[in-house]
Amino acid sequence: MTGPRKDTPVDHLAPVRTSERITDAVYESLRQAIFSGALQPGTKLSVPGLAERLEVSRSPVREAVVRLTWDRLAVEEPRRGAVVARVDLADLAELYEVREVLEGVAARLAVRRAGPALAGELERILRKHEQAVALGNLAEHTELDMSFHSRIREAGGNHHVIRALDEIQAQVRLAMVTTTVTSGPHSAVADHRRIVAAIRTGDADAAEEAARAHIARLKHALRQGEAEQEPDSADTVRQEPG
Amino acid sequence: MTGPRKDTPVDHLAPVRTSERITDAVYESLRQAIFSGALQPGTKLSVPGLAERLEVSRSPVREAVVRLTWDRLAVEEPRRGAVVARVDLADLAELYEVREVLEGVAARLAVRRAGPALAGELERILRKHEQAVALGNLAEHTELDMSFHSRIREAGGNHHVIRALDEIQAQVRLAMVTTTVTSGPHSAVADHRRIVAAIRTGDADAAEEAARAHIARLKHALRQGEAEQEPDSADTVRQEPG
DNA sequence: TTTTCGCATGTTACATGTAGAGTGAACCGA
DNA sequence: TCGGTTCACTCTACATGTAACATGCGAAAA
Repeated sequence: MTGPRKDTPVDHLAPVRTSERITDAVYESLRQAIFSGALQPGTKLSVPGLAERLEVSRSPVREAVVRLTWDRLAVEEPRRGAVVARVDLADLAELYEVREVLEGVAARLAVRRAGPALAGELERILRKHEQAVALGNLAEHTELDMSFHSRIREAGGNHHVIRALDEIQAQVRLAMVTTTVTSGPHSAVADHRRIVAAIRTGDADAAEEAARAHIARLKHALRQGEAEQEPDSADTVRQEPG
Repeated sequence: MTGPRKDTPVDHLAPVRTSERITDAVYESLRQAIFSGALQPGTKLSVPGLAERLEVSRSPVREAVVRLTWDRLAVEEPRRGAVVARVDLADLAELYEVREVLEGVAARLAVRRAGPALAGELERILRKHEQAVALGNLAEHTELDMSFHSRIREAGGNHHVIRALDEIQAQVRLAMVTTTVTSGPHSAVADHRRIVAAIRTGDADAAEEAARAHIARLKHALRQGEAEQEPDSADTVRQEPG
């Protein structure tokens, strides 16, 4: 997976440590800052300002900001600069329309390439996942939920599917800065279990269908404008004013 | 000029378009050069070289090259520069796996949003298309084929679907520089006709299925390593050595 | 008061300078 | 003949300079 170690608390927007290319480090830094909420949606991404804060020149910052706009984590107007993107419920609904079919094809390809052997690995993630949900650990739930889907698309091995879903996942993470969009950890785990079951039997059609149904359920929850409430969680759809 | 009245805005002055950036022009220029074959796959994209040839400084060229990298028309290795991407049959097969479901969802959304009204417009394209095919006009065939699909995804209105399919279309165009991949203009027209028929009835499921089947057929032709030959065309799958 | 103008400030987009990595051809020793 | 080294050259990645443009605010005008 990607991302820095999580055991050391990270001050996003601290001076950047040059790993390989400064551009890459700046890009990673800004990305994390956006996901963590340190850079809220709507925040202006001033190249000179960020360059000074990160103690690098404007060139790598400029390139990193441009890359963020490719990812749709920032939006840019010519000669007016870039701001951190805002992903609202309507955007998410649109996104999930695509995600539905992509997760479906990812599951199909995963069965074709990795076969039922993948089921064991997913089972391990799933067990940790349901444990986290049982303990009400929201952050861990999110993490393992993403890992589950990530593992499936990696197993499928199709570069374009992986790329598209990575991008969608980034959008969803960004949406979570201003909106809580889970339709209930318990339902997620149940859906995941069905996907694993289909993969275990080696039935590609069933796997595709289960994966699609999972996202379709989330999509419908979004469309109703509210998520399914569960007794042990306060999750709901909460959209903040723009 | 005296003070204009505020309730009647001056209407012969449209907002001036501010987007005359050199970067955009360079990007467009390189893109066309790649599609036309003037910049063959594998060609090194030297920033200083291109800057001199295009008579601009290196900055906008650098940014344009990075953009090409982002939409996979070029591939870049850190500190080694970028070269024009090469899309071979294996890449195309992978691509079509995604394209299949995306064209499907695009058709579904098009029916939902535009309804049967869209069918008339597609019919117009289709008629020109079959005329071009009848005359053996290959370039026109390609153009109208792309227009057909483009119109459907635009009608669907999902930004992410549009973007993903635009990117895929660019890859296909790039592949055509070294490979002829059409599985026969006549079959394409026939498939398109089925899609239009489904859209005309307003049956979203049928439209999705017809669009998926269309791409699935192309995918299978690719996988066999050869396209269906037609009497009036010399189209085949011809992969040049790398 | 309301609108307009002028100024100050900040930013983008592009141009250009440069250290050091990457590359290839000539050269060398075996 | 052939593997290795040198060296000249090119390019990338980053730093920095600057003109044109955007923007916010206070003063002047209506």
